[in-house]
Amino acid sequence: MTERRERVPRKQQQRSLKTKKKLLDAALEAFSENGFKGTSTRDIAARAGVHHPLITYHFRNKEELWRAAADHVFRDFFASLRHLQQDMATECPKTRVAAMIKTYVSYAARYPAIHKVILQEAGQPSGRLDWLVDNYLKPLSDVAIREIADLQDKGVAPPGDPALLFNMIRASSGGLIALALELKGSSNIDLTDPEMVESLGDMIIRVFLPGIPAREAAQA
Amino acid sequence: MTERRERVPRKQQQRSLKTKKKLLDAALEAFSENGFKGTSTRDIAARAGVHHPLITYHFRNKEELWRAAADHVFRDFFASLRHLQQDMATECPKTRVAAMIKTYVSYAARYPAIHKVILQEAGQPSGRLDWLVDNYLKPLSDVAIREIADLQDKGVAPPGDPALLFNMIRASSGGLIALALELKGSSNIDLTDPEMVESLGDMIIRVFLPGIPAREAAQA
DNA sequence: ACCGAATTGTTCCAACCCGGTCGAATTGTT
DNA sequence: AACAATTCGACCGGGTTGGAACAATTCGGT
Repeated sequence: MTERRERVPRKQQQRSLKTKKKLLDAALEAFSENGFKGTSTRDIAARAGVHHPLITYHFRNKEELWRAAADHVFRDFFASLRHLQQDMATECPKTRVAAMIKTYVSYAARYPAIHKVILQEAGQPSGRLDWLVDNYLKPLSDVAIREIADLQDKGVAPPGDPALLFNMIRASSGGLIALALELKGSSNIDLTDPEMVESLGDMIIRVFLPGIPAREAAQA
Repeated sequence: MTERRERVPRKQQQRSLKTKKKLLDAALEAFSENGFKGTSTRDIAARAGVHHPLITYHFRNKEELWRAAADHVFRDFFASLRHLQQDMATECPKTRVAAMIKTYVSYAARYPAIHKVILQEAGQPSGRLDWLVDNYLKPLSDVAIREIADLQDKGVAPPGDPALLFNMIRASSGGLIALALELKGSSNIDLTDPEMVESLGDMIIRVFLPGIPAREAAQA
């Protein structure tokens, strides 16, 4: 009987999962700062406080580590979005989209890498960029554009190409946060201050969703 | 007499100036794609179609090349801005700011590096970022914020921190263009198409300067 | 308590690329 | 022709790269 149990894997995950997580976080940070090419596995290991051959052990190589790290943030963020969608299912479209924007802004403030990594890869064509687009960015864009077009019909969002509008919102949130260090010096904006992040979110909603939903407006 | 002429320099600048320009352009492109650390002088020389020791000859080293390249674009862009200011001196504020935005959008479309370089340096503190801020970004921010605050008083721009508004405009223009490669795949937006760039500029003005100047409004 | 797999630590490598130097050749100006 | 400005080609010492190999340790299952 016991000889049939060859397949059962060990557990032994406490330590392992921890270092894996540390590596993922460190990798994301490093890749977002210096790009894929500009980041060394040794740098990542150092940030994680771990010996660098562990990268080869837990992930096969640098490329797979990148993919795992990217997958980590995006999967997590998408999960937040889905939960929000459920909670907001009954709300009016403007409120729902506004909540999504707020979610993204605060998420990007905590993990600036979610935007920076895209920026790094958008610098030049790469399989990694294609992967990001196919797995996360295109799907997100598709639903967001529908949502925004709807808000335009209702007179909440300004007219024009909804795809452009969506990406302007992205750039105003993530793109601004990616410039945090510069904004501190050039415009005295401190995006490490939660209040400032809050008011950035408010401003984005005020600017991009200035109207009042048609139905509510009609009722008034 | 002739022995006093030790100081007279030769001419010989045609070729030299050309390779210098080629190096500056190539350097800017490379630095904006891979960051300072991630860019090698050999890569720059290759892009310029030039042998890499010429970098040491024309500029002292990599760092000085970066500074010269950055100075090149920003000085040029600031010159465009100044000329625009002169031409638009008599126009109403909204028209003037709208023209400035259009100028920036089309400039960033032609030289995406003007935004990308900032993004790269904003990744982590560096003397280069400080240099950018002190020499160009802070001065620009100062005048732009005044201009925008004025438009807010006139009811043209939405209320809120003018500094935030200014940088949202920057991010919506330069930041979007920095994502060009991604936008093509995720949202089918082709920012190499001049028409698309044009409509991006229009959209930015429509979104960020939606009001009608108080004076003209009163006359109507 | 102990076995053995899972994980981590140590060491090393061969290759490559780095920024920069140097002297010889070439070019263009005078 | 003379001579300086520029370009070329070869080269350097050094540092870093991603990855492999193997020993040491940890720890879950029994």
